[in-house]
Amino acid sequence: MTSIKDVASAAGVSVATVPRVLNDHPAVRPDTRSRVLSVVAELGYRPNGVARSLRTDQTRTLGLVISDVLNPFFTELARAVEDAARERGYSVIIGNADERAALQEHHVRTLLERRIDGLLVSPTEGGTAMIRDAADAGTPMVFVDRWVHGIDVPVVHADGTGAVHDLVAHLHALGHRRLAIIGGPSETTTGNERVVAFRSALQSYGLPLPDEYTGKGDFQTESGRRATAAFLDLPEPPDAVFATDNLMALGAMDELRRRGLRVPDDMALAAFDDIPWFLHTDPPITAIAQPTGELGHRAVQALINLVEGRAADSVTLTARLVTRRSCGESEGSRR
Amino acid sequence: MTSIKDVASAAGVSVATVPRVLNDHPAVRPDTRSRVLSVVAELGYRPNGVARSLRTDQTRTLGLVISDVLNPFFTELARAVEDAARERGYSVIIGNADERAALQEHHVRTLLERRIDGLLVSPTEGGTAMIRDAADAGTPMVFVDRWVHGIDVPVVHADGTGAVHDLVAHLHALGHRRLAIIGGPSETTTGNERVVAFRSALQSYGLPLPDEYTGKGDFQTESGRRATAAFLDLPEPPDAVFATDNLMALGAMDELRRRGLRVPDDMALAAFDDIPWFLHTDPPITAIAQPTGELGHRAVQALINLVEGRAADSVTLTARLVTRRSCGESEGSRR
DNA sequence: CTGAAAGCGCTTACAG
DNA sequence: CTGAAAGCGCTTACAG
Repeated sequence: MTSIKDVASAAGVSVATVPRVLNDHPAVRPDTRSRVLSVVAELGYRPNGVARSLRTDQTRTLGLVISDVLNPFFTELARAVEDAARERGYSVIIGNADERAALQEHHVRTLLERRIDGLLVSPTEGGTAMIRDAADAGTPMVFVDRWVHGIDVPVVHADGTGAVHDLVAHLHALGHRRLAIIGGPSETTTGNERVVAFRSALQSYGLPLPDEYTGKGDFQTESGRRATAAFLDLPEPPDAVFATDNLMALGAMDELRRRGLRVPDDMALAAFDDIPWFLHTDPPITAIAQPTGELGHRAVQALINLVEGRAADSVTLTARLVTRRSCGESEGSRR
Repeated sequence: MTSIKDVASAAGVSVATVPRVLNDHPAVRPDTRSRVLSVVAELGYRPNGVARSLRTDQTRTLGLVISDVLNPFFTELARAVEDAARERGYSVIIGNADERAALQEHHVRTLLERRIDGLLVSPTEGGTAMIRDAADAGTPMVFVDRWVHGIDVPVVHADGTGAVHDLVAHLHALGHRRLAIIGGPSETTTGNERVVAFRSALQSYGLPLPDEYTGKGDFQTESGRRATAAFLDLPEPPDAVFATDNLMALGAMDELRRRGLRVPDDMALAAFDDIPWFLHTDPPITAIAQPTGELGHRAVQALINLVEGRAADSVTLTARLVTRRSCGESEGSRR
């Protein structure tokens, strides 16, 4: 690979001059500058970012550890994060934890060894020790969507409490009384929060949330299928199911279809996280939409503030209900 | 950040000894080893990968430039690539070109400056100069899914010709005679290949493929919607549309729905790339499935061969038709 | 405006 | 079995 030395000698300048022209240092004579530039073009010189990072102690890179790339919510989030970071001159390296603690640790370790300038994490269940160490060691860090209690870093997330209440009101108005939920891992904040909101909403309608109606999922398709199967095997199955993410909703549909059951006639279905396909499923699915893009932007903003030595606050945005036909009647307002 | 020097002095050894124990060099006395190890743990020392990379001239990192993260096909591909790479001790950095030439160039440049050991690319339309330079300069490189003519690097892709013929046979058997296609950018190999296969299949049934039935898409949702709208505005609209990727199929459904039209009664629909949601759309969508996971694995294998100085061949896998109800009658065999 | 020189944190061939 | 030393490719404070 051609290095700064090759450029310097070919241009007849010292190695100190090359970065000066490349990094737009003001004090360079115009003809020196153009001489260097033409040699750079001719040799196809491309600065070595590794060497630069070692020297400057910054990589201009952010790490993003998400719980599951195959989940469209996280894909959209990752995309927003990358866009926002790039606008500010940062790259992002994505680690996919696949909802597995060990994989999360692996990615955090790798990212730390790579000396990323800051870390954005949507923590998965368990495997939190390394994150905690990094935070303690002062690594700039921001949680997005999910967080870990007791680690004091800014959290950027969307509060779904209101939307969950709206959903329960919607289901209740359509006559559903036996409402069930498929939650995420209980250690997960979003897993918890959504279940808590659902329970409290039910309470305000005088409805119970029995244990058998509280499915244990892990945010992946198969767990949604399993939880739905368990519901259907109950002596008295629920008449409505709320899947707390879109993959578990997919699993629920898989199981309903397998049994030849119909939504919403045999069972109403709603999901947390809205995705484009929900408009075209049979029937279109009522969902709670997060402001995913803004979540990504705000998280990057907070993290870069930290990286560049400024303060950063937590941000709470709001999720909203989008009603469609999967809970019954009334084609919903889509705003 | 604590460095090798801190560890060395705390353990009372030279800096040369620290990497020896960390990198499992055989010749280290057991008590030296354990002394170093305990200091490492105590100080929470984490080797600086940037420094190591500069010294060893390898980053153990692969770059992956894909055309669109929001396309589930590429997400699945990226996931398979990361899995395969991790198994072999490599990390991967993903760049999302978003089907934009300039963004592709940006990511390739960034990846090259970062000195990734090899590059996996699914090139988007245009913006190919930098890829060509990199290939000429000897950067280990493999194309996956799409490729660029005239750049001599291995290509790992799935051939869809047979499946497209099967699709046309399926449509023909169901009585469709006015078949249209929404293609990708014509400079794109997959964009071309799929249109060519479609045209040749039509020919074998004595069917024409008029220009008005050849929609110009860019593999993104909106272009699928636009092409479908153009078809429907024709004096004689097609009775079947083949979208050459899943996002354009989504766009087609958006437009059909907007006009209150039904699939397959008003128009049959099929897509290249199968995704889990196609099973639950209204109606379930007939699609051509690629062996996405294997594509990713084989591409990584080829690239690592190149990186490690071995030879690497191109690989051609086979896509297959999965019939569902979106082209009419006959709930299909799903194998 | 430009050069000489130190140093970022590692790895590794060479001695001993 | 272990240390001293060179060097990877940059950046930048210091001279001039």
